[in-house]
Amino acid sequence: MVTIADVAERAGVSITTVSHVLSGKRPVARATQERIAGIIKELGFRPNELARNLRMQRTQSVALIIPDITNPYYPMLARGLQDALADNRYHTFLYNTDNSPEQETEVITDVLRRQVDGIVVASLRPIAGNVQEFMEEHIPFVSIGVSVEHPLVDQVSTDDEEGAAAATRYLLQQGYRSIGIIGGMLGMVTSNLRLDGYKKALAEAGVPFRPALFVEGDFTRLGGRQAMQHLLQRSERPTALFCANDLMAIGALDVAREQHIHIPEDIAIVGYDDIDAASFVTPALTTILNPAYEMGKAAGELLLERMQQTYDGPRRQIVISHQLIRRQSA
Amino acid sequence: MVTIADVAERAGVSITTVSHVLSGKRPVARATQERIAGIIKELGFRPNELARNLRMQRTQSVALIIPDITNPYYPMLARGLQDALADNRYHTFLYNTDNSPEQETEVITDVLRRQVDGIVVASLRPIAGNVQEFMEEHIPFVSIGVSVEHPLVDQVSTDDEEGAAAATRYLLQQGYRSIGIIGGMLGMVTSNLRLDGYKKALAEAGVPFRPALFVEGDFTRLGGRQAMQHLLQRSERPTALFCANDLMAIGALDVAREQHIHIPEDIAIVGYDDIDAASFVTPALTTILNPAYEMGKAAGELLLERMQQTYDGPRRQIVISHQLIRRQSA
DNA sequence: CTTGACATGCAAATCGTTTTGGGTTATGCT
DNA sequence: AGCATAACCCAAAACGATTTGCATGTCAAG
Repeated sequence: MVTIADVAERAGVSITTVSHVLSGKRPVARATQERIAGIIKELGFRPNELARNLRMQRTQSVALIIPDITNPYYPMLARGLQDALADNRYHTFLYNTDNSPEQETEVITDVLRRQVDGIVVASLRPIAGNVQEFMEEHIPFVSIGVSVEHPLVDQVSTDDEEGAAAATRYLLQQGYRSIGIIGGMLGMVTSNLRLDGYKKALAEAGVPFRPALFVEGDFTRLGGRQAMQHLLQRSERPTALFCANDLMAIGALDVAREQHIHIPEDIAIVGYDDIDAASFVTPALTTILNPAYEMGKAAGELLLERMQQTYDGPRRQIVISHQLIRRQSA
Repeated sequence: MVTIADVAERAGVSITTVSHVLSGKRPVARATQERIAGIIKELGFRPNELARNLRMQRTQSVALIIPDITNPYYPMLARGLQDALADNRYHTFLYNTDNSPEQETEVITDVLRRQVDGIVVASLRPIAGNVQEFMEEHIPFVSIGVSVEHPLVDQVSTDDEEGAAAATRYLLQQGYRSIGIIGGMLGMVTSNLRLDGYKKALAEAGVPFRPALFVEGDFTRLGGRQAMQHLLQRSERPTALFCANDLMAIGALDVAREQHIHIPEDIAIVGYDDIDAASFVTPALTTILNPAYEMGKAAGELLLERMQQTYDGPRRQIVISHQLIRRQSA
């Protein structure tokens, strides 16, 4: 490996001088500059960032910690974050936790050892581990989706409750009164919020909530199938259906197709998330856009401000709005 | 920040001793061990990996360089790679190049400065920049999809030509003789291979290749739509169609639906890649599975062997097989 | 009592940078 | 000429770990 010392020696100057032509922090004679630049090229000198980072006490890198990059929601989020950071030459470590609290804490302590400049974690449940302990390092930290009880942890989330309410209101406006819901696992933050929104919209319209129209799903396509089958076996069949995510809505669509139930004529369906598949499916799914890219980007911006010390006040909470995407299924 | 020196001082021993209890490289008295362990916990000491990496001349990190994590093919690849590496505690940097050669070389030099232990790049076209120069560092490097002319660069790819041939043969076996093709951008490695495979299968069956049945697409859904429209306007309408990727096949499906052309009765369609959407669409798409996860995993394994010096021979080339996924569209 | 082996711990060099407090010249001004 | 100022460069101290050669103490065997 060719080091700055090699360059200095070859140029007959001190290490300091080479460093200065590299950083421009102090003036260096024009001639020296050019000579050194030439030698750097000739030797193929590549500054060792490790040494640099150690000395400068920053790494220009952040950690993105998510459940699973394979879940179609996260690539967009990742891209949003990276786009926000790339301009400022931050590099990104990617970690999958598979939604396991143990992995989550392990990863977090790992990245702290690595001295990343910032951390963003997207989690489905309250963040594991002793956040207080992590935060004693005062490291910029933003949480996506779930809230963290710490005065310095910024947060970005969507208005899931409002989104679910909007979906439900949309169905109500079309005159439906018997509106079923396939929810997510009870206890998960997102599931609860979306269920709450549904109930809220119902209440606004003076339509009573009917437990018989609720089925708990698990956010998978298969779970959606099963939930739909249960729902159809019950005595009262809804005329419209809100699914707490698109995958379950697609599962419901599968069942409908098999049982020759026409969508939206027999049952109108609206999903949540607006994953790619929502537009691929027939009938194309009416759904609520969950702005993953925007969230990632917002997270990146919050992080940047803290990393560059242009902000160091108390925690901020950014809420990115949902958006109703009208397609054929409702 | 609490350093190893703080721990040592508090314990009344030397830095060396603390380091030894941490690494176990030399024996330390049981009592001392426990005392130090206690102090480490008490102080919340987290070894600084930066310093460690600098000293040890390795970072336990690799760079994954891809065109765009948002493209549904890459998350799987990323996950495969990470799963292969995670067991050995390697961390992953993620980079998107947006398929730009400039970005690609910039990223590569960046990660070399960062002293990553290994690099894997998936590119759509021959890797940009002077690979020879990168490689003078002898850094483990694996290329996914495209070949790199360097004796030390390992490579993993799919048998795209065979896959395309298999798709075409499948249609031929079903008796189709007028088989169209919507290809990718000419010049891209993948496009060429898939076109070649199509031609090859045709030739085997003694069916002449007809330029009138070929349209160039661009691997997008919209491109697929347009290509399909062109194809349908031509004098000879094919009875079957091979699309060089699923997105274009889905675009073709869109057009068919609009024009009330029944799939597969009027035209049988087979795609390529088996992205998630292929199973969402109606009729579900018959396609060739492009084993992204397996490729990432294989890449990870090749890299590992080189990083851990369990292999240091000449370049290896691993080819992961395609697989025909029969669904409704053909 | 000597000797060797082992257990235990330390000091100092090292990894490759950045940064700071000078030291020399050359230059401009009075 | 005298003197401040600027331009240019250097030596050495960080940053926080690992590693190596050596010193000391203890104990059992001869």
